[in-house]
Amino acid sequence: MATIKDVAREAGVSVATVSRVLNNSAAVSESTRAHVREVAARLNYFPNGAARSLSTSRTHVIGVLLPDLFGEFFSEVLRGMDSSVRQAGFHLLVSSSHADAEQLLAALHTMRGRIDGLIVMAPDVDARAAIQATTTDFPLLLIDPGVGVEGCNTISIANYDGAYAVVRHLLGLGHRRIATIMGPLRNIDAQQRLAGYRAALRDAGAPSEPELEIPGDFTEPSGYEGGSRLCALATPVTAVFAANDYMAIGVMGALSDAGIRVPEDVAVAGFDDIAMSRYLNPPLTTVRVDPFRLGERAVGRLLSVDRSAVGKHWHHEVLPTSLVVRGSCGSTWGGRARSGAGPLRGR
Amino acid sequence: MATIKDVAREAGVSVATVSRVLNNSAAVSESTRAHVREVAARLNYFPNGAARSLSTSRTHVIGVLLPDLFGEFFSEVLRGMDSSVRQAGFHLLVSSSHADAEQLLAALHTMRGRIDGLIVMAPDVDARAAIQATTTDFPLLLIDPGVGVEGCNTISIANYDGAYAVVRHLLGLGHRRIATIMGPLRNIDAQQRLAGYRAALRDAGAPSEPELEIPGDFTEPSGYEGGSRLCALATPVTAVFAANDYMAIGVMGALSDAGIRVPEDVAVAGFDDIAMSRYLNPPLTTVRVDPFRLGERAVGRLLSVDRSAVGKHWHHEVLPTSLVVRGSCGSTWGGRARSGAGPLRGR
DNA sequence: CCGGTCTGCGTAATCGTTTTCACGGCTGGG
DNA sequence: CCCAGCCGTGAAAACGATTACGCAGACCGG
Repeated sequence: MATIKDVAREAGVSVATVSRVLNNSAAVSESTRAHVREVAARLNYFPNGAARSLSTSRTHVIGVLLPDLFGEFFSEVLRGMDSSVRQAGFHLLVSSSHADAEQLLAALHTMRGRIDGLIVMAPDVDARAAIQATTTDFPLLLIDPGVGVEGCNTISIANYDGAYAVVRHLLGLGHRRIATIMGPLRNIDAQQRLAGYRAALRDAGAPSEPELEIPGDFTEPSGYEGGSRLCALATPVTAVFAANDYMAIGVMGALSDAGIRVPEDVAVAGFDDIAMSRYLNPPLTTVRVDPFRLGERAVGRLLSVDRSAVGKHWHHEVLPTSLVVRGSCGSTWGGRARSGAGPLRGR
Repeated sequence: MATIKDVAREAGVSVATVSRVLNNSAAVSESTRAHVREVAARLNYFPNGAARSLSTSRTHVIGVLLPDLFGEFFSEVLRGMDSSVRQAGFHLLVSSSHADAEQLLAALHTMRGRIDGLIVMAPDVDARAAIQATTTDFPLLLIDPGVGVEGCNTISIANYDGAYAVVRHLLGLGHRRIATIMGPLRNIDAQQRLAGYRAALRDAGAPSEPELEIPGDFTEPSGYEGGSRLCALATPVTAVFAANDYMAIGVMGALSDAGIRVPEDVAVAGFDDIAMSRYLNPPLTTVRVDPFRLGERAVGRLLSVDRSAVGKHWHHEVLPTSLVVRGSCGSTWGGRARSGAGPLRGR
């Protein structure tokens, strides 16, 4: 592989001149400029990224630490990041599936010297603290960190507002006895959605009861399980708010298997507006979050951080959610509902 | 940030010794070893990746060039890659959304000196040729390149076999007049699936007719459109094979809107076995491909390549597909079918 | 007691860039 | 005619690691 020295030798100039030409960094006569360009192209020369990084201490790469890659949510976040990042001529260095703080830190350390900034989506609070302490030399942005993160840029989802809105919608339709299938309680999104659910009920003067708050773990089977438990309740409910769409699908399956009709007998709502929600039967009322935008904004924010101001100024941004009313709650059920954010696509 | 020099100075040894301790590379007395470790930990020192790469010309990063990131297919491929890569202590440098050969090459060039190997999923044939020509200094693996790629490692999906199997299944159920909704014809998967469809019909003595081969582009709306065209056919069909699941969903929507029942009036089958296929009503008969495994194998293969043998030995691997029979083709329809590869999960 | 091997460690070259500094030659103003 | 200030260029010092080489001292057999 050709190096800058080969180009310099071949072109009869110094390496400094070659560097200047390739970076448009200083005055070089038009003739040598053209000549160097020609030689570089002929030798098929491209600068070595590692060497360049070492010299400039900039890498044009931003690191991404994710808890996992399951489901279309992360996929969309990543797509948003990639879209944003490539406009700026950057790349994404991705590492996921970090169970604990130790693994997270290990991944972070091997990224040392390879990234200009870091985006972390860590549900684990300890890990976040550790990262925040270690990473003083480049910008850091936390996605969806919950509350109480100071000295650090964050961006999160309006989980509370979204849950509040969808439950209020159910209340508005006349439902009084509304259950929820909760997410895993360690998860910050799950906590906030639960809080929104409770607040909406309280504000309507119909406070939640413990037996209406059914555990779940964001998977479809746990939704099915929760749905089955609902069917066994002494006093039946008329509506269910599942903390995410996958669980809502499970609930609808359980109700269907028990011969209970949706939405005639029980209304169902979810959270996330995943692609398949509008193709269900009936289509699912849910809360839309825009994971693409989340990724896009995260990168945009990170790239705009002044490197010298790391740790001095920070900003917490909240990405709004919006209520999407479809057939599963009974208010607009009229057959095939195709409203949604873009067509299903893949491959 | 502490460098190796700081550690050396603080520990009263040379940088060489520090390096040796941290890499376990040569004989160092137990006492200095312990001392250096202690100092490094105290200064919170971690080696700079760029410098290390420059010195060793190994980066512990592999590059991934993708055409796009839409849909769960790519997300799963990426998850498989990540899972495989982190076992080996590597990271993934991702870049996607490359429309043409020029963009692809540009991304590749900025990766120069940053990666130890490259995985490319490029539907564009020209781009592949260009990459293959440029990239002689590290291992390259092509995903799903179609045919005629010599001198290069590849891994692909048994599209032809899968399509053949699903169409033969429909034939076995007694269907004779079977339509297909094709994918975009530039796409190699689409071509191979079409070929499998045709071969199965031909071998059954019921050759395809042009009016049964309906254009599509792998999106759900194009499937709906295709389904509508099917309804308008003079001689109706009794079965449809959509070249992917998203289009099959569209077809089922169109049939439903036209008052045609699935599977009673028309059988429907798809390809890919995306997560939502088994939650449709009726659940979709389809062909399973395992994108996670694809990503996993791709990385595994790449990491096992002997760097000195690049361009000398190569191997083409084909990942098998399997037929998944569910309700939409009428043979096993009996309510909620939950068979599938793992639960729906996300967040 | 002497030459050889082994152990532990330091010196310095190296990887491929960028960038500072200095140095000629040329220009233009006084 | 002289000198200050460009302009184009090259030499060399970073950047932060790894590693070939060499050099002391310990140890051992003859």
